[in-house]
Amino acid sequence: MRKWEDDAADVAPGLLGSILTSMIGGEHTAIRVVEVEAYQPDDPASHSFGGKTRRNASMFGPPGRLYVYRSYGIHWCANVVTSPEGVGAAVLLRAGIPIVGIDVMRRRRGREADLVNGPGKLTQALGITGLHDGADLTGDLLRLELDDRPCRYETTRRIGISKATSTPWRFVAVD
DNA sequence: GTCTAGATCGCCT
DNA sequence: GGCGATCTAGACG
Repeated sequence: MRKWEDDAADVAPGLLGSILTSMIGGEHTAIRVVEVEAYQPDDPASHSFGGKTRRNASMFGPPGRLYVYRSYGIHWCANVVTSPEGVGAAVLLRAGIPIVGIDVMRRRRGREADLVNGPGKLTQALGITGLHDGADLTGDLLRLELDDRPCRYETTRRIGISKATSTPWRFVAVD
């Protein structure tokens, strides 16, 4: 098991290829993570920039937990907290490949395709909502299994933000 | 108390 | 490829 406490930009590529399992609602679903973005404490695009608040509290550790927030009033976005307590760093889970419970994901998503190819879609397919903010990722409800084998990936600029757009902290797995 | 921007998605042309 | 939907935290008065 890799350490959580490292730099988010350092940990992020290590999350590629890992398996995220959800037992939310008593239904078993799992995906392979193929796209992530790192957000750092000193990063203007990060929610933790400017200090701890009620919304981003779970982003300030302890590590190995989930930070969930609502985006554009409609979608949920899930992050893996990577920082020790008191520090705000996390890795946004942007996309994955369905592994287990594809029929469940289709039902939750209300469509056949495009099940987990975006942050909001990922949370919907796995049943993740604001209720799971702060959830332990080594627990029974949610579990993130890291893949020991190194994964080939590309590094690009982040998407959908208006600040620090040139920082190359988006990581996409390549086959 | 009121205002505003936002780490997006899905439908429309 | 463009645009409207829809809600919450944070900033300001």
